Amino acid sequence: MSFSLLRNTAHLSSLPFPIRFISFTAMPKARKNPLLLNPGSEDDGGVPKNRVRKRRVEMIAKEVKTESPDKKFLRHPEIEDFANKSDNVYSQSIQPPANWERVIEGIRSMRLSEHAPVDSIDPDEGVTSLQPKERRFAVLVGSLLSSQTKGHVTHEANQRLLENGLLSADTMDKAHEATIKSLIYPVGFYTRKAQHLKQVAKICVSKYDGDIPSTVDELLLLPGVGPKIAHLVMIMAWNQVEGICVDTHVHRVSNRLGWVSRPGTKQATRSPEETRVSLQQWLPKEEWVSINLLLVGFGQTICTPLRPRCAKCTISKFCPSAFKEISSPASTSKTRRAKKEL
DNA sequence: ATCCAGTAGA
DNA sequence: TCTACCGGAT
Repeated sequence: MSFSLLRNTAHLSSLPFPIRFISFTAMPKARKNPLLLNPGSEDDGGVPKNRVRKRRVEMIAKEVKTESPDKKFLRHPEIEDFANKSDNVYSQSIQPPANWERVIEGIRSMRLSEHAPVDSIDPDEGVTSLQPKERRFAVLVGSLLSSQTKGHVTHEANQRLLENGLLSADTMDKAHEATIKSLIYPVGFYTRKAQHLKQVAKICVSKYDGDIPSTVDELLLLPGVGPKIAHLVMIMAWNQVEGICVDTHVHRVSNRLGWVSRPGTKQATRSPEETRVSLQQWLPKEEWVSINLLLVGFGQTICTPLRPRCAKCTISKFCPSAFKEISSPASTSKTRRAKKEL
């Protein structure tokens, strides 16, 4: 599941540069996610992280329960078009990397001249006819199916669910897991995803009246939904930009460009979550949505995980990692072990 | 034969 | 932190 976000470049040229202090006032209250920020930094008394996470999940669940139910559905695309851009100027706590605007423009031109697999995905195809509630559920399902799966495979799986009337929380909840499994085959990890879909549908029915959760925290409580999907769904289903959708491409490219680092260091971030937080500290919010498709396509075609095509890359002069990654990938613990056993 | 990709679970 | 998950790409 992805979306056409390459356009919308006009604002770039009008941005103040370098970014200066900008008031907090217009900024929507930043949503702290207790599941993801500083895990284990306090009061976990040596408890393993998964335990900490579970405890926090319970905490949030309690809060969610007590929240008034009608409040949840106030955020709706028709009401709250996410183009309230004037409010979106983000206050920078960290100096943006040098030349980031030129880098983005350079990547954008490369993206326009070379087709990337991600560009052939039209997420709305076939679901635009649905009612808002069903459309949102379809977006959630599509997002769950899409990870580790080619766009057209995801799309066909979604179509089969649609044809069989399973693209609603209610019907999905009643369907057999085996049915779901056979319909979504051959998307990646279909067995797991079938389990997750059924559990998700049940939760949507029992807790959200057949709709989907409308906050990142609540989305994260759904099985199979992690940070990447939660932020994607917030954007696609609710038109709300709560954070950057960071997948492996955004993670890798951001680090190669030197755009992100572990807090207070120059070391590369170690997880997409760390990358998301680091990137959000300086990247203007206007770019939060478009950066995903931009870097995913770039990562698929040029800044590839293995043997990046630095010679073809027009912004290599700005890239601290250009031509530095050599043929053989760093040996993993697995390969080391394999070699040992030989 | 190994890598890839987002999440869960240990 | 590390591995399993599934099948396609490299």
